Amino acid sequence: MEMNLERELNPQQLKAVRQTEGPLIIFAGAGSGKTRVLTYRIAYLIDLGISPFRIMAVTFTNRAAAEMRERVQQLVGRDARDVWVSTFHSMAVRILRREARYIPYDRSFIIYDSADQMTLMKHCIEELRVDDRKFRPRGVLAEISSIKNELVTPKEYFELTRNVREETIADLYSLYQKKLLHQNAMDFDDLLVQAVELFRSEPSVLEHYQDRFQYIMVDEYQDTNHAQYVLVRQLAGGHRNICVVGDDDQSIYGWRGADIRNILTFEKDYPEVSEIKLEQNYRSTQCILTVANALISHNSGRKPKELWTSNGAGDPVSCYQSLDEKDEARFVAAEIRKLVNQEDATYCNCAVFYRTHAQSRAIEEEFIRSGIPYRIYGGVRFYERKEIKDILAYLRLVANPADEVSLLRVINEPRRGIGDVTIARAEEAASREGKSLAYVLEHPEGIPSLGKRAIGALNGFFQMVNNWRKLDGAVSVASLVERILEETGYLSILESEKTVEAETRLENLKEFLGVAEQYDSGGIDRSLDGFLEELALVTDIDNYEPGENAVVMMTIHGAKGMEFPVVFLTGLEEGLFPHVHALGEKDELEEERRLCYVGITRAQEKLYLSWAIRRFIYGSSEHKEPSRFLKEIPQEYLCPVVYSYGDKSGDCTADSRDNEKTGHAVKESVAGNKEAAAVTAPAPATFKVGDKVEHKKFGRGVVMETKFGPGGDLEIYVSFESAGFKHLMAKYAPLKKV
DNA sequence: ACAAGTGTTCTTTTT
DNA sequence: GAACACTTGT
Repeated sequence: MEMNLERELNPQQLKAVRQTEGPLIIFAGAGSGKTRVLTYRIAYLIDLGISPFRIMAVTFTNRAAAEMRERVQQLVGRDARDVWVSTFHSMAVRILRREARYIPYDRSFIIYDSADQMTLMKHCIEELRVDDRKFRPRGVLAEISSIKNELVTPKEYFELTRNVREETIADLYSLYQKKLLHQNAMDFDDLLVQAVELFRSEPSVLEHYQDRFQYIMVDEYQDTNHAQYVLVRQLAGGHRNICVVGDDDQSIYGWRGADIRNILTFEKDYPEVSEIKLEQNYRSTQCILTVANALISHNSGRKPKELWTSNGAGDPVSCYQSLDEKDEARFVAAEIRKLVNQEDATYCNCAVFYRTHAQSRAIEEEFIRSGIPYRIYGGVRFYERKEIKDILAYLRLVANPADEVSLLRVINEPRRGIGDVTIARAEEAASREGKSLAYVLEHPEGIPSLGKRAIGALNGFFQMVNNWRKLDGAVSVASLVERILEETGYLSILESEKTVEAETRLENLKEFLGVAEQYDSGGIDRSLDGFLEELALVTDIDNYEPGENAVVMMTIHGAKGMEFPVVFLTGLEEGLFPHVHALGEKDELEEERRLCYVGITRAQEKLYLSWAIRRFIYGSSEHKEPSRFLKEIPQEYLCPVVYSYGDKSGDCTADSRDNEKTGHAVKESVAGNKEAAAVTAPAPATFKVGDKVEHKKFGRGVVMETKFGPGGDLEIYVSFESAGFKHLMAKYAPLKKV
């Protein structure tokens, strides 16, 4: 392996790579080459002769893990496969399955997502006859989650309760855990809690892992919660070669239990720690960094540091005051078009960030109107769609007969005559006889006062399910999916509906089938359990495809760890960003400020900040004040933008004026805008139904449908051989006829 | 048992 | 505004 470390790294980075022994904390400012350091460090260790088996790197997101794995592989080749690079959660799952004999759950435990948790908690609230107005599933789950993140068991929590409310929470917590265990299911928090508990109760198991992992690295350390912190401390307890990388200014998951003190007090836990600061930024222009530094300096209790760059000043940061969210969207769209047409930007160079998903709508509508290709990440997620959750529930029920949440979800979906009354009677019988609900339902003859129809329906249902269970292992996951969809009538019911909604659902199911096929072809041991596990830990943001030529839209949380040449940070208004919820608390306000800082520091070359005087939100139009974050940035660093309409087709352009201290600019109209006139779209290729086409990324496919969209542009629906069904804009898609 | 209609509530971020 | 829960009618 040839690595010229001196040439590839700056002195601080080099030091961080070479300091392999003992605890090390790296304060890595945004864009300071943190991933570079981590990957080179792993490569360097392997180069020193350390076995890749003995190196572990932990990240927060699958995306970060995948990126790191890939980059390590580029450096060291196939040795990279033996390094444990994973998220906290997948690492925990891996250990828990391997050591399942020591934990109270069966090896094949399943992972409940937030919707499953919600369902389960509703059952708990019902069962305990708790006032469901005072105790909403959402809130209760949030409280329980933070209790769990503090590694407090139901029993311990009960000792700590100081009022009736907390006692009720304790009861619910206890019941909730009991039900989870009963159904052989863990929620996300349990994965961490159980791993810690395993290591506490089985010192020999812990010793094994401590011994094995000679070098441990943790990314985004500022986002660790207490459970994760303890887990890391346990694992690193042997060799103490623990390297954590983080930036206290980028801690944005406090609401999820992340404890910023973990990074600030690392020195206390490891007195022999070395500390390295990475302050040189390789990502952004100085103008962008100046704004970022100015903003974040308003936070207290941070490690003092200041980012700098040798990238040059760059363009000033623009600030646009819009009339409302539609105007803001038009501005963003117009500016993107200008950049794409006049400068060498591409759509995928541009990203639009917002505080809440709800804000994406206005921007999306404008993008559709003006034919700008875009892709929204997060929001209503693929795996949270009803039809996807349904088929997943079927699969989970096949894999795990004890999974009551899944059972209840699909037992009458599609409708087969097993209604609430039947379920209620079964529940009654189950608790009376001390049997599980699943068992009672499968043997309905024992339930008193149940009609013949219901018994028949139940028997039919379980016959189907048991049939699939026999197939499990014998056939591929994809064909199991197909059979379930057909035999339940799920497909035919959707097909007969003939509504747009049903269409979309069918498309989604087709896409899901594609996911299953992809899994099936992925190698050996393609079990259903493995498939479900893979899906349990993915999120849509993980599916970010950098190659796709579309503007990226996402929340700022989703943008962490990414970078884009052009960034629009929208909705900078009091009550929205910072969010109302954070206005009172100082800590929360500082977290919002860090969030804003994260957004700003994603930008490489151009940064636009925007806000709206009025915004349509929660069903009504509200007057808004500019965000305090805008005011905290010295006005001379911001360049107000004047935005002028061209003709009504939406062609327009934005002008930046140098540092006019006029506050925010006023919209003005310019007739016969030259720039706008110069902007003409390339002659759109024509496609018709049945055309065979080839897409740069998706490969070969057939045009299934064509139509003209609201902007008058040709939109086509293509069914690709491998990539499935896609909706494309003929104008922009890298598509040609074959 | 189910569909349609009515009322109600709550609006953040996600492994 | 929209998702959700609850009620009523068939």
